[in-house]
Amino acid sequence: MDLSERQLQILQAIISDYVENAEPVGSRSIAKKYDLGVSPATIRNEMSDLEEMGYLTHPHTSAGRVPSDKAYRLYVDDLMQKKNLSARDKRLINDRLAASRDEFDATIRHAAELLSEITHLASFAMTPSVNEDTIAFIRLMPVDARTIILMIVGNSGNVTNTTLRLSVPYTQESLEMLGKHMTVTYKGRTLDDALKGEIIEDVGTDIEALSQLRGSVMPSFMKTLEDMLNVHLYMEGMTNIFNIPEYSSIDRARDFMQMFARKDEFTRKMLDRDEGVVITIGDENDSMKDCTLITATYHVDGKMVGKIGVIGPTRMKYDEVTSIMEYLTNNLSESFRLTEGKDDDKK
Amino acid sequence: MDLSERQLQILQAIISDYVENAEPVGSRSIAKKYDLGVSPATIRNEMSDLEEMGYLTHPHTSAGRVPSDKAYRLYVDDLMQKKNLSARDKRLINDRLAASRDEFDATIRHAAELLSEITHLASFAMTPSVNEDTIAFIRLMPVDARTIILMIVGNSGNVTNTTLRLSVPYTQESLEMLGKHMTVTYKGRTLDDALKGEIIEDVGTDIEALSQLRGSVMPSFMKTLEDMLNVHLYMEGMTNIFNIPEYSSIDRARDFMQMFARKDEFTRKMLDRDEGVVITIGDENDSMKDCTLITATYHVDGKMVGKIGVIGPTRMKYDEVTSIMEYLTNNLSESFRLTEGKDDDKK
DNA sequence: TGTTAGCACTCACTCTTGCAGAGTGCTAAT
DNA sequence: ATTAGCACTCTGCAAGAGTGAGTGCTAACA
Repeated sequence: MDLSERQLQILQAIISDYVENAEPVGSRSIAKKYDLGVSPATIRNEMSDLEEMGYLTHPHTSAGRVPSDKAYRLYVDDLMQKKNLSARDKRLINDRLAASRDEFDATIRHAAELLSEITHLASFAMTPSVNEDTIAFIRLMPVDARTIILMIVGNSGNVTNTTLRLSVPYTQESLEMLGKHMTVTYKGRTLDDALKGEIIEDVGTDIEALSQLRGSVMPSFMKTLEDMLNVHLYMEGMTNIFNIPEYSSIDRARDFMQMFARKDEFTRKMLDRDEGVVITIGDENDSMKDCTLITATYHVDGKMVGKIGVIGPTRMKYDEVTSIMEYLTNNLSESFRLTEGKDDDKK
Repeated sequence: MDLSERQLQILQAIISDYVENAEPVGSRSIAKKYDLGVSPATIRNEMSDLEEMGYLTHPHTSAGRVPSDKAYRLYVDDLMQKKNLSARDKRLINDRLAASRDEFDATIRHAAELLSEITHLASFAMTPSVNEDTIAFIRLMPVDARTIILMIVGNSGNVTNTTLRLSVPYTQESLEMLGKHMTVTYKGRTLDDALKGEIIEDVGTDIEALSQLRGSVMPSFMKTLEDMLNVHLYMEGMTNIFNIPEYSSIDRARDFMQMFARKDEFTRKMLDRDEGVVITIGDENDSMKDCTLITATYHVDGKMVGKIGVIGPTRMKYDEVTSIMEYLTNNLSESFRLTEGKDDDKK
């Protein structure tokens, strides 16, 4: 049931042509453009067989053939050859990422931008989830009579703060004491653990004022932990899909945009995907059944894993897109390896 | 050249009908639905006059009439009557805003959400620009051997921090010294002033190490100031426009979405608008000539001004939308007056 | 003098028909 | 096994006819 050499050639030709022109491709044009040494009639016969095997479909009787999801899958797994990035694209990526090297989130955002600029598809990039990050210290600082700042610093350099307004008065000393006590309590625990674990009731002191202060601070503490744990999602080039024939119907476009508007749901789905370059084509996706989704992972500090991705029609230039994504993730991992432990604030 | 009472009635009827059904309205249907006590023929004569005066247009000879931008302007200025919000909407607004009262940015985001949920239009909300905010203090804190946190606190409680990686070693004392020195230098200056003003070269000490440290910190300081000055823009319900007949063409929809994708440009334009409820209809806008844009302002702490807005087709329910926006901005101003000086971190 | 009824006219929209073009599927010849 | 040839199918486009909604004008009316 394997495909013959010639069938593979024809299939590849059809995919190339269709990816290029977005129109069903007929036997005659294949015979003309790709020098296979056979006549259109022969190609027709092969195409008929390929269709029977599920690699091609037929919008209607007298239209040309269109590759099926199965065909793209075969192409991606066996036929596709790595493409080399143009020097121009490489330089673009290097320059842009270098420009924001010392601001973590900005770098990630730029990665998403680059991805959509170069591929002309919709793209996104996510910061790593820091569930595994551990708490380094917690500090409370006075701002004015009733306002203080709560700051949580993770060992990866991840910092988040919240301003909170207290209903009880405080003293500089009590703030320091509580901060130190919280640090002692939570130091070394993962954010996840700190958030989900039982709340330590023991303030380590009997001083009533401190206990009250603690009561005011804890809810914000938890909320801030939650905030630190949130993955940041940057999306770019969503409007690119309007230029793709597949999405020229308003309904399609709407569905597409709405999927992205639900950021939380989208983030969750993306986090579930495996590491490395993962391609899911058409029906292989549980939603967006007419899209291809490609994700790739980068590493921060060797362990934390972030993701970038592109979304487009199944009809896309798989070879180019995957090459770009590999280059980009390598570049990202590289910069985050050197500046290990680096992470800017959560703006 | 003033309009007669009857002409106003007819104009109002046409607007109501068109806003409701999005289809050109004819003389007969007006005569039937609105009890004006005159025949279609009379209405036709009046419509003809109204058209001559520029209040109505005519897609083609045998279509009904459509209100012009000028008609909406008249309606908004003179004819429109305040609508009372439904108890349901009021409750929705109160509840949702109350839920996030202690997180400034979250409240603003919720305001945008509410606006799009209730009006079914595209909406946005911006945090106030804090150009006028003054620096309260600056602090530098150690994280690890090469990493420190720079924190700038404004007098409005606005806090931003950045983690930065130093190329030179530091000591705890030098950090404290520099922090204090910077605080002395910048305290009381507005963010804008601090950012644009000349950089104070004098470190107030001759110690070489401190001067070097300062050299590493200043660029991040500037960048962080810039970040604090940035207005945060939250957009919601962009996909709502897909449900509006005016935007059922893919080109229109694309233009619309692209305008929002350019956030910086959009923000700048919105900042230029006056305070209070401002309505610009169709051609009155310099871009989006077929949209109506309504903005309204809320106040934080009495002085800082933030904006919310909706964007939709010129054919919208002006009375309802403005009522909702007034209610919402009053509510926002109210909560930010009570919790004056409150502002969460810049997550 | 303002209002109305009546009627011709216009235009968008829809449905049908016809036609050209692209492509297939089958058959018979090579 | 491959190919040429031909009938067949289906889409897309354009032209033409019919329909319906709505206007504009005129003449009659109160």
